[in-house]
Amino acid sequence: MDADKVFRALADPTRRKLLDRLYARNGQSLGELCEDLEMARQSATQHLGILEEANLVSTVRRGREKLHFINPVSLHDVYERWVRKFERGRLGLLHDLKKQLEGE
Amino acid sequence: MDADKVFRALADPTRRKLLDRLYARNGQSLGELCEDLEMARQSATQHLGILEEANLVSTVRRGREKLHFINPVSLHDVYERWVRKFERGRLGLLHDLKKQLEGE
DNA sequence: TTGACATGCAGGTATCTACCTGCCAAATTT
DNA sequence: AAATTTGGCAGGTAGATACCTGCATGTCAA
Repeated sequence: MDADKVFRALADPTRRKLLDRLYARNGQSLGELCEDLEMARQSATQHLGILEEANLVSTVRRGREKLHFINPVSLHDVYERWVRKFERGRLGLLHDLKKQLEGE
Repeated sequence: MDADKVFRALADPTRRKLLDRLYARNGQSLGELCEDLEMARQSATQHLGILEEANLVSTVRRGREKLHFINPVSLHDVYERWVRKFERGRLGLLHDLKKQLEGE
């Protein structure tokens, strides 16, 4: 897994919106995904390319269409490596912060 | 919570490194955090500013030093809004993908 | 086979980002 | 008080990023 690609891919609101829309209905074509994005098709293509590069989305061609599917593997890896770690230490970290804000 | 700020903050490898270093030892000063970052102090200041803007780091001044603490609240919010959602649907999403790769 | 439809490719531009250098202010130490 | 340490502020630059337009290719349907 390339954590950098995944984080960078998630850093853009349009791409997060695309993931949300795919979550709502998986397997949409490029045209469908573009519909209410308020940007040119080319821009959406670029965004989807970045999501694909990060392995957050996988595609399948069907005739002249390209169908997009969420690939949850990368996201799960990020969770394992990043979120769980901080989640485990969460209460301790909050304690450090609170203690310091109170003036030691 | 401003999801956009949080994701953008996490998108840079230097900033993720800073979070890791703070996780290893919470409450470090700017100087300490700079030590083996191989970049000018000013650059690190900027990165820490972005982490602070995103509420991923909180700071306390002590004399001429500025101490940095991980603030796990934003990260937890991102987890709730983004990771858990996809985590819940994970097996279903994988199924969609697999089915399609096999040709329906 | 011809026209309509879905997507790909090339390139161009304005803004954002991650660095830098140089100088300044405040707190501590001697 | 003078020197040192710690951090802040201003501004400048190269490259990345997020858009765009225009044209080409492949697929389906009439």
